Amino acid sequence: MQAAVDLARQQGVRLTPVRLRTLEILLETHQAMGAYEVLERLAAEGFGSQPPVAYRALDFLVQHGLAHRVQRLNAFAACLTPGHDHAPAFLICRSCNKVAEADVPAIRDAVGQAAGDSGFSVERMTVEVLGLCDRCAAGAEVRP
Amino acid sequence: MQAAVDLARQQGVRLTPVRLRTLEILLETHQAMGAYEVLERLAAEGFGSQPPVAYRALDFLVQHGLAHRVQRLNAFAACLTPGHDHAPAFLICRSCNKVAEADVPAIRDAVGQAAGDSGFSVERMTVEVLGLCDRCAAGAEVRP
DNA sequence: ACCATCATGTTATAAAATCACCCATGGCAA
DNA sequence: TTGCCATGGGTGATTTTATAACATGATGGT
Repeated sequence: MQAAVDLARQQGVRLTPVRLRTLEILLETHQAMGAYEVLERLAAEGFGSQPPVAYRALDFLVQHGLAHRVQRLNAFAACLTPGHDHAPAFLICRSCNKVAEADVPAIRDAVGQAAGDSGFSVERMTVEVLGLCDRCAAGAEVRP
Repeated sequence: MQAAVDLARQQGVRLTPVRLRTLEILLETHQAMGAYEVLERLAAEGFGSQPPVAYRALDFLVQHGLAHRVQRLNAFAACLTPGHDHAPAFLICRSCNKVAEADVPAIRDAVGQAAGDSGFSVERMTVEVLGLCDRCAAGAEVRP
């Protein structure tokens, strides 16, 4: 969290109240949150209540590497290692909906090579894995 | 294409007219198509004109490995190597919007191992790479 | 022929995302 | 100071994507 603030200052970008609060909200849970869910929270705290408010803040965070978008869930999650310039893989538990961020450098290499062979130049990469986390695999396969 | 028909017969599933036509539509282009775009085509050919018609056909194709969903584009693309039980990576050109399917077994291994280490059991995996295809990188970086 | 099952069609609605416009702030140059 | 303009935020409306719920029709086994 503090890392994020530092990083923003360092990059010379403005981590305004809405943006900061949005990041905090994401950090409060390890589950990915939908934009409208975030919006609800923001609105309850006196910020704007229309979709663009949430989308703009979230887009900003993603743009600056402070959060990630989880395509499969149409949701967002705070980045756990900001500033690390990573191509993380997301481990999405289909039972409890928690999202873990795994850094798997080998993926980047493998994809880079496969793409390079066909002349494709890689810019961004998303890896999302659906399955069961250890807790859910072990016991109650239910959503909390 | 013929492969798909064979595969369906072999699996004992019904490749009905809508489903077959949907697959053909996807195969006619190498670009991923949105559900509503497919729906338009289907409707113009006398099939139903409401969203569920397209979504059901597309879901069926995805379910049976004859097509893939490209999350990043909210779109669908025909599978080029059906029956191959693969976890393909998609190379999405942000200029011409074409989608190439690359089989990169190393990814599966790397992710499987990283996930296994944390007790996560993998069920499905999607890898999507955004960038420029060779043609677009070379010349006109414009959408057709 | 009968029934269970699967497939299709339709209406309606939900969920996710974007557009277009306006106003406030805050830095900066004249 | 004043005027300007770039950036960010607020709001209403709309577009795009996806599903729910229900009725009808086809298919295949017995």
